[in-house]
Amino acid sequence: MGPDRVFKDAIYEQIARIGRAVAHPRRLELLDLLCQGPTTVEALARKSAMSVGSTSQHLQHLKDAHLVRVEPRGAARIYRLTDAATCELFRSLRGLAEHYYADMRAITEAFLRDREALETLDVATLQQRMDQEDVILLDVRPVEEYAAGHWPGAVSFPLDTLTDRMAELPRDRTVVAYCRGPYCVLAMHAAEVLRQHGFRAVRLADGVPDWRSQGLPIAKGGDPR
Amino acid sequence: MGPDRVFKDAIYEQIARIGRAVAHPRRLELLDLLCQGPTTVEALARKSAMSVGSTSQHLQHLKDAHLVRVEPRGAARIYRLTDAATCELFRSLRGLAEHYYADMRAITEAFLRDREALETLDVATLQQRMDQEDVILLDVRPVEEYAAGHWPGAVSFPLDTLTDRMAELPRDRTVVAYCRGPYCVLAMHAAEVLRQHGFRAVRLADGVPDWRSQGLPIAKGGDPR
DNA sequence: TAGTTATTCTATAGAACTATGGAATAATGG
DNA sequence: CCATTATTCCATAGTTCTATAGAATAACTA
Repeated sequence: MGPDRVFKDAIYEQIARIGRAVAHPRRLELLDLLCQGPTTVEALARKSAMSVGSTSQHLQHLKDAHLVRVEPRGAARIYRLTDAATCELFRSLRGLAEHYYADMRAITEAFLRDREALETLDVATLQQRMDQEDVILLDVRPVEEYAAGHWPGAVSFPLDTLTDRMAELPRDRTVVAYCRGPYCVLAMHAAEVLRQHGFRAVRLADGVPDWRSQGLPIAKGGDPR
Repeated sequence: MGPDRVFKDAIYEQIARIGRAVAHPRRLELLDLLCQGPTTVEALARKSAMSVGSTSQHLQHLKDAHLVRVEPRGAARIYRLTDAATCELFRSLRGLAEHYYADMRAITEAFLRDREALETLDVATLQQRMDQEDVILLDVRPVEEYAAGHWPGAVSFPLDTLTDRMAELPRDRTVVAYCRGPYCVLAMHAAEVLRQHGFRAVRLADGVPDWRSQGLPIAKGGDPR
């Protein structure tokens, strides 16, 4: 094998490191979750319904490929994406899948149809209606994800507190719920439950990583209320 | 397993189809070659030093992932990238590898150092010097890649004809050679050989896909001479 | 210091992927 | 219609990857 081939093999092997890292659905799910902000192995395992061991192992793969980095915080370790490029990689792969595979649309539409929650808002319409004050925007992700970054003006309203706190919500305005992004089920379920209780509720398909990618402003920190 | 998980698994599985397609160095090499233009299995096998069977099999993977499409031309089949997004995917992964892995740079520099061909031109400098007419630009890829798209004004000068046609080249101008892109060895070897014969020769790191991605004009068809 | 918690490491079995060579297929040319 | 050319299909053996459960580690806490 000549030096040319050794060189080419070495180069393509480097590129393939990234490919292998994103070749497994569970690791893609972890990247998706990490786009929402830094977090622990335990939280990732819980949110992705994986065992802690398996989650840790997948995170090692991602770390070996330099897609995530880790730093200790007390006894725990905080995992985070290496930089914005990692989140863009995930978004770009997701976009390509939407572009190439009709299945992506079909799967989502079937899921939404089952929950009578097909109505989905886009960001432009939302901004317009936010200005008119006839909507209230709920961030239905867990609080720590809200704290790591949220739509300015959105109220933290985690899905698992929705039933208890429903009395807080106005019945004369449209309730818009968002979560992690177009394939996250939290906002879909929130809209479904709210509709069943007589609210005007829709979900917003995009999430913080999408807005960040578009250069829109993102608020950080706790719920101001 | 609830319907949420079924849904999530289905979505991430779709995205992972792309990941798996780009998880193997040989398939990345095929994508790189296909960025130069449509071609046959046999040509891809030759250029990548793979067996035809193995090449065909990898192309099936890429086709299953919708990254390439195929159409018959006589007895042969012409493979091509599905669309520009596929080439951008490859370029984006290559860019991330450059971004994340110092090895990429180290590997390339070591290879170039061995051939005393470290000097590399960028596109801006090239355009400037092209205007001043003190350079001649050679496209050292195989003719069919030149025909599929080349820098306007570049002369088709395939590497394997270089020694025979060297007399055609001017000794009072700088000879700039380009090929498929930053990790293609053709231009490196061309510059090396030309220097050994006393020419002022440098390589241009970028290639047609890079210029196309930047929106620069690309000429098509045969060599006008 | 001992116990607790969070995480990684290790071993293993099973699944998925890859390379190879030869047979099968399909279109073309004489 | 046969031979040729180009490619895919198939079976196989070898390799790599994944999930799992339990042991090991390392940092806090009482």
